[in-house]
Amino acid sequence: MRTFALHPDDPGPGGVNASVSPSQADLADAEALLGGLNEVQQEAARTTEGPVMIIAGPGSGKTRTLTHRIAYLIASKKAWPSQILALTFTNKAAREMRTRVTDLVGPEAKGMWMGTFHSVFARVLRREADKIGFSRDFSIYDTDDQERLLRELMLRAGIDAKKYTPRSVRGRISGAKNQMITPAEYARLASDPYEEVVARLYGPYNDALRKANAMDFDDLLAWPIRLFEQHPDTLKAYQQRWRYVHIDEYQDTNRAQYTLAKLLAAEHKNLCVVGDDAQSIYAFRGADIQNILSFQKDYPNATTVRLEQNYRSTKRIVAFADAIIKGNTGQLDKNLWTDNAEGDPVTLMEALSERDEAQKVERTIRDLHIRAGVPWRQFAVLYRTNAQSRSLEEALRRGNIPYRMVGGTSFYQRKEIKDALAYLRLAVNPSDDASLLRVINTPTRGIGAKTIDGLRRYAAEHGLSLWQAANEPRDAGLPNRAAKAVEDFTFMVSRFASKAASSPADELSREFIQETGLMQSLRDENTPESLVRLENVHELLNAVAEFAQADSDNPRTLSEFLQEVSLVADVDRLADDENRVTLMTLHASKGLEFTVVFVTGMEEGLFPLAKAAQDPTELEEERRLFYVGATRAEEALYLSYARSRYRYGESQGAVRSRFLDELEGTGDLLRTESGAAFRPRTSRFSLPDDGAQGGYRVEYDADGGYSYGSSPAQRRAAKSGYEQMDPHYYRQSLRPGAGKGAPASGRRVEYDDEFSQQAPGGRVVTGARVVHGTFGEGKVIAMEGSGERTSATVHFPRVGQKKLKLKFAKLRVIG
DNA sequence: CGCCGTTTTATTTTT
DNA sequence: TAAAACGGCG
Repeated sequence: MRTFALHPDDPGPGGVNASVSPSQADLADAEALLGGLNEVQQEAARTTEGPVMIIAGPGSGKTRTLTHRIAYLIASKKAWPSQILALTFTNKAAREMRTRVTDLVGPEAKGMWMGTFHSVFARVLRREADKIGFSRDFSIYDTDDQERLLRELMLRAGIDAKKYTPRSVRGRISGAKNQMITPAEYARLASDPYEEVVARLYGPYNDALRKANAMDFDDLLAWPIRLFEQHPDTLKAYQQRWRYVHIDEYQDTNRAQYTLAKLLAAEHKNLCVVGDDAQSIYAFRGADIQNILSFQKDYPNATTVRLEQNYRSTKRIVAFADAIIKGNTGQLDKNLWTDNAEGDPVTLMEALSERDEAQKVERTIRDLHIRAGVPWRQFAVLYRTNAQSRSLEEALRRGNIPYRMVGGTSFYQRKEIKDALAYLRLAVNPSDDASLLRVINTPTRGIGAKTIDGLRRYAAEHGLSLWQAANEPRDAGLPNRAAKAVEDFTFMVSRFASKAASSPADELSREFIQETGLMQSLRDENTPESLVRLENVHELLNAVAEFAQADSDNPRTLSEFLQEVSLVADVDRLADDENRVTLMTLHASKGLEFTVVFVTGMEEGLFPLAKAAQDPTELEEERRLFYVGATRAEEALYLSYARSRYRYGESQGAVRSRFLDELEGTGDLLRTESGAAFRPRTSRFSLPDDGAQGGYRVEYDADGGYSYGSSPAQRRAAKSGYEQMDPHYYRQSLRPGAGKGAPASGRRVEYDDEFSQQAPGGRVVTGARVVHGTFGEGKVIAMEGSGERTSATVHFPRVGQKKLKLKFAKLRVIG
């Protein structure tokens, strides 16, 4: 009978440092656990000394391998469960891994630390909060809260929030934090007016967070690093505790995560990372693909194992995915193969409109469900942007097909839920300014903009938090009526704040939310929507109760609940027991698999997004996203695009994605609905018959621009496609008379007046080629504003992108 | 201060 | 299109 640690924090005799030594019998036991793995996977699981990198293609059983490796460690007594740390990409993945390991080695394995970087280090910070001057009840700020706080700071600093939006400032600060750039460094590096403004806000923003006893997502990684730097003894303790560190989806780690991994593994050097560079899709969030590419440089004695056998998909799907990723350069060497059946070709569906596309998806799902008996839960419909979900939802609802949606306006993103959560956070942490601002007048209680302004001024003058200012409304010089309203508010919050630590979480929440009038105001509104919202608030309160009572011996606090829900991703909430079709973004689909997968919206400007198409690096990331989507499918993969799609409430023509036309050698891999073999490039873009066969490769020109095609022949071919196609083509309305009642004479329809402007030589519209006096020739990549304020973003091969006001810039249109 | 009608503006992806 | 921001009035 094996014995393992009974308590997460006490791994058996001797405490955290307890050494464990395998006996022959233990090793034999452990070995037996590897039976279900193939040889390469076994090798990966068995290599437990030193750094290990597992390069794992999609569907190669990497989670399975990691699970067995951890079970192996425990069974062989190389480590106590609590000496194992596993960092996954989603909490769901962690949950599943924990369950599987527990299945393998028994319930004693519970003490493993598993979760996302963010949730694991939030837990660490909770324990060590006092060391860095926080209280353990710190709030966790999402993007909304961050922007609210920034807006506040910009107001105080007199910065124009129109020109420098809190959203983009937030993005820049987040980027800086991910790169571990301090406010001082940032200020030093700032090289343009925009960065100067960000530099002015970055420091105060951090100070404000600290004053509010709050952390943003990036802080959850940045603070542990600072903690470890300032307290080497603390670092040492964690280094010794975690004898084995595992990181899944390593290709999606950022600089801070990389640093944390390095710090933690410094003692035992048992760092095992798993990932696939071809599936790196989070660069926009600071993920650095370099982390996995240079793992061997960072850890010269690392063992590298490649899992190249795919267990998930048919031969055709694997080959198709391979054809996708071939469009990229510089992937790690991998040779994916599978023993699975040949399978059916991938099907490409063309639709007239997004509605039509959704209908085709719906019909196909129904058909496969009825004729092939595929259960609803085995279907996934993927898309690039959340906005696309609407038409799909409508079609499924019309067809009475049960579905669930991941992301979008998920439960914890809804206004009423965020409001309720803000109240609860305020009870736990009254200095939380962002939460206070959110709810001080929700529902309305006579505290308007002017009153808040007064509090803000008073707080700034005396260096107080808004909460502190709100506690002295009369000193703040508020008129009687307003002061009374503020007093009522602070009195109510204080009453619950004083009980927050002692009362049971569910009871406190219920009473508090009741008291705030939030529910009453929804009830009074009495519209179908408001009643749904009311129901949502009830559901939240139930969730609190469920959380608090999950462990009856050890009821969890409201503060823990709040921190946990801030870190729940949408996929985490994906319940597997529901038999429904899944709708989600391509990003959210990572790590999942379905029998039948639809990748919708395969259109230029959408997938790849217009902005990404301008930049080779971003374009490659989009391509990897396509790769991720395609490799979710086990047996059938459908791609679809619509020839027109609503954008800004107007129907716009669309061209199918270059990702389709660049595919090579897909003869028997890709078919149209009718069963005909797919022919890259339609007649509209038909090529001169010069034998150019290749797909479009994005390449840098000597002048820093880029173009499609590598040989002159290919270049010419490509030009006849995207480069030289009618730049206005995709602006046409396919519905004659749509928009402004423009006459539909032939193919060329009037262009959208709002975004274009007359100039010598023609109209300036997106896609047009123009000449500028100083910058030379360039291409319009975006238009914005109207009338006098119309401006064009133009890409000049020599000088890069410039945003020009048409009123001033003299542009001549040449094509 | 708060309501309501009108105008403007925005669409990546997310822990 | 739809959500947010704006502006005028009671």
